[in-house]
Amino acid sequence: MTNSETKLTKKQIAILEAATELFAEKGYAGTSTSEIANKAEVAEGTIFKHFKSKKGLLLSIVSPMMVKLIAPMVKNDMNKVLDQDFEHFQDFIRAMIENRKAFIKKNLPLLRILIQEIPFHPELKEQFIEHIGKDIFARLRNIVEHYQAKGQLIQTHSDTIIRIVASSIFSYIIARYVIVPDGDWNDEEEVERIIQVLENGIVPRE
Amino acid sequence: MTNSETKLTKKQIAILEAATELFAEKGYAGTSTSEIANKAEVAEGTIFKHFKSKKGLLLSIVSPMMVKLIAPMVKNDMNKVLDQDFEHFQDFIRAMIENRKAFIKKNLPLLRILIQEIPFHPELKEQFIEHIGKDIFARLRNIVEHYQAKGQLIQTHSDTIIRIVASSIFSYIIARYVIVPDGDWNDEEEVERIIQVLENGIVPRE
Amino acid sequence: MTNSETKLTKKQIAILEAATELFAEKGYAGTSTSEIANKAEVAEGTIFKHFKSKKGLLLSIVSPMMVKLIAPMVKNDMNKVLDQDFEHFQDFIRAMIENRKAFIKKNLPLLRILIQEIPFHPELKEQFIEHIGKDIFARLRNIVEHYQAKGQLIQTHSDTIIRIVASSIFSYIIARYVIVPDGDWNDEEEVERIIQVLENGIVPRE
Amino acid sequence: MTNSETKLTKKQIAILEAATELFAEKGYAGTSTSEIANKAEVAEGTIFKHFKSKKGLLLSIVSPMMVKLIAPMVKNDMNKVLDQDFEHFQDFIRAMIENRKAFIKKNLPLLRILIQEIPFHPELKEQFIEHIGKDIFARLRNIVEHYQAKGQLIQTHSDTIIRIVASSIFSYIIARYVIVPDGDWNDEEEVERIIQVLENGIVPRE
DNA sequence: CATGAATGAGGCTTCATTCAT
DNA sequence: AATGAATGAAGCCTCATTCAT
Repeated sequence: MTNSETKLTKKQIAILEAATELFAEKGYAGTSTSEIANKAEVAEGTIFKHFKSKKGLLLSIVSPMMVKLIAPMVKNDMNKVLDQDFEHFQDFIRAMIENRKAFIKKNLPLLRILIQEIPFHPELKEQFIEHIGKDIFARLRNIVEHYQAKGQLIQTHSDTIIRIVASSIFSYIIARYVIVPDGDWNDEEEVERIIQVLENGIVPRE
Repeated sequence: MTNSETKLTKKQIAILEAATELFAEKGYAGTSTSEIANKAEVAEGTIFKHFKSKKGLLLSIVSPMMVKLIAPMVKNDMNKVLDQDFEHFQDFIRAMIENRKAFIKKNLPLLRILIQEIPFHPELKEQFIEHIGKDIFARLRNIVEHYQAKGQLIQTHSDTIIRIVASSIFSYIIARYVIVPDGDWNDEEEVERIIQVLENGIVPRE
Repeated sequence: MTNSETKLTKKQIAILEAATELFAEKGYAGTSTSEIANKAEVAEGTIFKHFKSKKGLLLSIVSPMMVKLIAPMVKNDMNKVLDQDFEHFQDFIRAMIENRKAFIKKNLPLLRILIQEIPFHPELKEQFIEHIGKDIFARLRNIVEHYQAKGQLIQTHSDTIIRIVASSIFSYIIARYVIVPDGDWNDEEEVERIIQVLENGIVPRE
Repeated sequence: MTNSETKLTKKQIAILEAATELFAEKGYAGTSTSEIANKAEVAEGTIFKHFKSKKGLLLSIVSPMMVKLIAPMVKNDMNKVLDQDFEHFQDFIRAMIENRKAFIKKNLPLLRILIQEIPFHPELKEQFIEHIGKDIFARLRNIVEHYQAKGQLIQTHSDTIIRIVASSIFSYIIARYVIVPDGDWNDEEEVERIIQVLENGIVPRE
């Protein structure tokens, strides 16, 4: 039940938090280790004692978050779907958005780092493809095919449905939190509308 | 008489092209001016003769592209819509995606720079909001309301429809070109599917 | 408990000394930070760890010297004058020149920097006016008026006397150390002659 | 009767004037050739067509001024002294200050450059010593000895008298125009006072 | 564990100077 | 004679990283 953070000392946590905030705000390349040390109230050398290099620090931030991002999906969703906890596909989507929301709000800076830095770091890209691209995708494919078999989704290549649904959600998240974070969003309604459109779009008409 | 690029010398073009490629590949902060000079086969000093600073170079790359990105929309679309060149809303969307495709393919690196760097540069953010956020949004609102009046779009707040459609398209572009550029995409079909879903989602059922 | 320099590390002192010598020899603008690093046998980066910028280095050299230049005057002279340690004005002048001589000889390069760079650096000008122009001038005015009251100085506007005396001394210093430093000066006699002329000039004839 | 400036083209004059102003304001090392070109409204290359290098430009500014500075002394003073135009030494000094005043006011920037840059340029130093240090000094020595022979100056080493007088005048000029140019000077009175003190100081009491 | 002084490579930018036009 | 684009060396400064304490 203990998780990997248990081993972290106070200073390590301070460093990780400072780095997360700064990387999110100014980008990885735009942030200096001395800024991080400053904000974490730690000596410059301390950073390198715990994280071999600046890149190592980035990975220490991003890698665990990728795991966390997909953890609930891996553990719960699949079972709930098979156990018929979600009778309709839209129930599944709604649940997925809802239970990720708190996480996303809390981990916004982490998400921004992930999105911004993936293109520039092969290691990250690899991890991302490995975890999200393959693992998650396989699970989602099972789920989609499950609902298709039940006649609740139109018969198209499952990948396409996944992409459309995922991208609709993802675009909302990016727009909401990265592109126009200062707009006056009514999140509940927006989510409802997205789901409505998706439902109209991918649920067969009887 | 042709266009504004006519005034650029060979070296200036070489610098802009090299910078565009490198910024797209390694990010603005991750690219050094000496790398740019190298790739452009130009002395480093030459860069600063033509562009006040590294930031100035970035703006010289990104600003014109924002204008170009929206130019066709400003000039043509509205008239075509009013002239009934597009009888149905989906015709309008399809046309919009189609005629931007060539541009997007050609200006992929530029788009990546735009997307990646906007969060870190207030000037860019401002320009973006000014051009895309205000100008374009107003036009799109007119178009949506035009089709709503014709009974071709469901009656929701027009902003929401715009956001859903735009984000679906935008998410496709991001996924296609930024997140998974190396996937094996069948662009025509993907676009068709997006349009299909959008049509199902936002066109009222008779 | 000794003095403020106690806090300086060896490298900081080496940097300050190298910079002082070079600034005096080639001027502030004519000296590069890499030259300073070289002469101080220190990495160039080390300079900027200790002094925010090249300008900061200049100020770290010049500011304390301004204080030191006037310190003895502030502490001792006034009391000695009032205590009648100097019965005649010329005694006062002689003492003032004498007790500054060691300091001047030792801090010649510093003085040269001060004189050469003041016109180009508003901060220096300000400090100079603040310390020398206001503080010292007020004290000198008191002293002059003190001797005028005793009938030992001609009755002219005290500012004028100060200026004439100070400029005679100052001109000697400039001539001696800046304009013709390589001439064969007999300092004792020169000082005696200056004092003689001043005495003849500003002491009333009985 | 034509002087060396006759050969100068408009552009050359513009360059010299711009350079003079800028060198005086920011120092030689602190002024860039492009700034000069800018201010002179001339292409950068043009400067180097006319003045081989930046240093050449400096010399073209300073050398002629040294000649001009001493010209009147060379031509007139000596004769006037011998012709008894100035019966007393103080008449000579007064005339010297007076007839240099217009020149100094007009050529203030040039003087500042001369004073500031001499220490950093061996060529200038050499010229200065050659012209002022030797030529002028020899003349002045003659003059002083002339008045000493007439019993109008105290019997001290003539060099000393020259230095004291010159430095008193020089210090006034420096103070007036370099150190405290913004003070509210009453030039006539100040000059009168200087002369008075000098007279008291170096004219024997009968 | 933690520090922070020290490093030297490298970043952005400016400079004096050249040369084809 | 005049231009100004082009250069590359050099300038100031920041960076990630190391190491003695």
